[in-house]
Amino acid sequence: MSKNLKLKSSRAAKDMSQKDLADATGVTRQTINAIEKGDYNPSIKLCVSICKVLGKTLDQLFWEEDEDE
Amino acid sequence: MSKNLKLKSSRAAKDMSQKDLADATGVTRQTINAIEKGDYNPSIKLCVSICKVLGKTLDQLFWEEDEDE
DNA sequence: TCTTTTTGTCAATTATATCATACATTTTGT
DNA sequence: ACAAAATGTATGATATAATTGACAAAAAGA
Repeated sequence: MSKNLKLKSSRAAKDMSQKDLADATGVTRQTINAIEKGDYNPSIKLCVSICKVLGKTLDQLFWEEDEDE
Repeated sequence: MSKNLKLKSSRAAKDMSQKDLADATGVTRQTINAIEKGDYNPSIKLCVSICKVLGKTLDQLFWEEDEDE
């Protein structure tokens, strides 16, 4: 998987640390870190939760036009 | 969790069975069934895969305005 | 009506997302 | 320079997504 820079920058735009976002979404800091890094394939529920905290939609943060998988 | 009727109807609109969609996305029929029924909290990767097969976006199929979790 | 397909569901197993704890490095603030 | 915060990683444990196999009921086609 590839890094999620859209997530990283959206979080930065809200001036939130990984821990802030983790607390706001009810997961651990390591989970947010792994998602940004591209190590995890998060659940849709967590993605929606992250989107709502950051004021973005799923398409804005988690849609990748050129995916191979 | 609640049923995903948007997924169910989008699949029907493409005249695909649960098995058809399962084959197209590389998972089993039971997995598609569980997602439509709301038993599973699928991964974002699988959601994207489903969206691409059905010609929809994440927001169209997996965004729920009123979520409690 | 009969046959086939589709759906719903169950149990056991496997794969993996996430947690909890911990530590090193980098960045930020003073 | 120093202290504090933030990030990057690593490990073992746990929860659950997903698999495989199977069977019954419902829907669709002949």
